[in-house]
Amino acid sequence: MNDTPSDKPTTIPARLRAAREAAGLSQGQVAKLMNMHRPTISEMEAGNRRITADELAKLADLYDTKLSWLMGDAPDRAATDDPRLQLAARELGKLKPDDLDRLLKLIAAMKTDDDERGA
Amino acid sequence: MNDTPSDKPTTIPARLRAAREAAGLSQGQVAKLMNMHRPTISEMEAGNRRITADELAKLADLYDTKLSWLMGDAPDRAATDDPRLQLAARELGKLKPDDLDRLLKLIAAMKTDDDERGA
DNA sequence: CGGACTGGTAAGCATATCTTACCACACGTA
DNA sequence: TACGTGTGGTAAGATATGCTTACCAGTCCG
Repeated sequence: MNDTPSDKPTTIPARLRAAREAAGLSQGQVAKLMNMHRPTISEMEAGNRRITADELAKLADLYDTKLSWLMGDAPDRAATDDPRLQLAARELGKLKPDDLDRLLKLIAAMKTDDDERGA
Repeated sequence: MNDTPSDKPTTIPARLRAAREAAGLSQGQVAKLMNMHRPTISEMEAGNRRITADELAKLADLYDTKLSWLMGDAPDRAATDDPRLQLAARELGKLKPDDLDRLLKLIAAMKTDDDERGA
């Protein structure tokens, strides 16, 4: 789909644009879904317009993106550096509790294995 | 329908107030820390003023609260709520790339299994 | 070429926000 | 009691912001 490794937006507007494009939506589409006008979306992504909390919540839901990622900080909860980790964290939430438990044990086993080899 | 101490506030303004009080801060204190005026804080909590994304991020940091909670979290994709998921995400970052890839496939397999059984 | 899509931007108007000020209430103390 | 201090709520004018409409340029495809 989209493997452009060099890009990593830091500001909220930049992330909004990245998330929208990742969702495969045009500004016009988003505008209709949000009951807004196209220029509004454009200026939001250009950083010329403030984004309210409600708007960001809607957009995050629309783009299927985590709020904390759009806001730019969640450094203590999860390692968001690796896109695969983001995916993994999201997928983990959809698993059944039993599966999650099994997975956690598996992870622990893998880590032990790594340590024994000397990391 | 007032907010009794045991009830959780539902709207963003109500959560802002709850978070502020939980942090033991007065509106005046917050205003100074945010470089704003007291009435501004008051109207934010009263719901008479919109809260921008940046403001909410600052407030969340100030109140030591999760952004997702302030915004009325979406449990579907807010994987950060479950402590086990936080742990998992953190542990995932310590794995070797190969192990991570294998794990992702495993997760996908588990998800498929769940879907087949009917969610 | 003509048409439909994409996104960016300007101008004027409507609205929201800022700023200052004053208000009432509660608490602790001389 | 009366006072001072802290809390938070609210009003009014000035200002800043966002909204709405419109037009612009570039791209892609029939």
